[in-house]
Amino acid sequence: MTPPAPIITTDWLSRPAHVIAPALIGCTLVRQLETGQQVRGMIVETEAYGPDDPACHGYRGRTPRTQIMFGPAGFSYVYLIYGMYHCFNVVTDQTDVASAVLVRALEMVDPLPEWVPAKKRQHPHRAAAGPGKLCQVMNIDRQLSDRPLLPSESLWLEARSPSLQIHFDQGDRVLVQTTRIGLSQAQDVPWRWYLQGSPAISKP
DNA sequence: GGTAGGATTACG
DNA sequence: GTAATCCTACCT
Repeated sequence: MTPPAPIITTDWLSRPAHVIAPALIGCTLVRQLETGQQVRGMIVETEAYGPDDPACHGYRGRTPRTQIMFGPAGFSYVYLIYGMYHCFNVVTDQTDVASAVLVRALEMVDPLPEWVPAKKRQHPHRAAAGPGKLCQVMNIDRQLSDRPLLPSESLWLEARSPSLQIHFDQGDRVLVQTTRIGLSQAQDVPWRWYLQGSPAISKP
């Protein structure tokens, strides 16, 4: 019997995004369905966005959308991009510090939920390879934005298994640090992390 | 009130 | 390479 993984708390997330982003690799995102079923995926790719970061939505100050990033750690920040996809972020750091981690890819562990189209089921390990695809698989949209990441909200994070060894240079899985994807500003900031060799990496 | 551009994706 | 599609932020 393996003990249940601890739920990740606000305290743990109240550190800078560039610290949390690599620490979330190997952790699990869990979605509770009304049927009682749970959809789980291991986080394998993240990006950090912080204050003084021109690529961060909160960089130009508070707006109705970005104020979530200034709020306390442990809340969800979900936004619509290109009119058709959602991106899921975990708010990090102290209150009043604009900061979040974008979760870019999951390795799905359980059977995929029934709303995933048959075409995507053909490659289950790629079903959540990308921030938009991840939100489709987990049924995340803006209704789930600005909510605490807790089981009571049907969406939460669980800690990495102690048996999973992730290191920058060695171990079961190698952690790679590189630059972020799709930006027009701060393209050289190396705040993207991913698990080397994961089939779910959105852009290897 | 108008509009440029976007932390994306799938298809050709 | 490029279309799809709509919200946000910023301008007048």
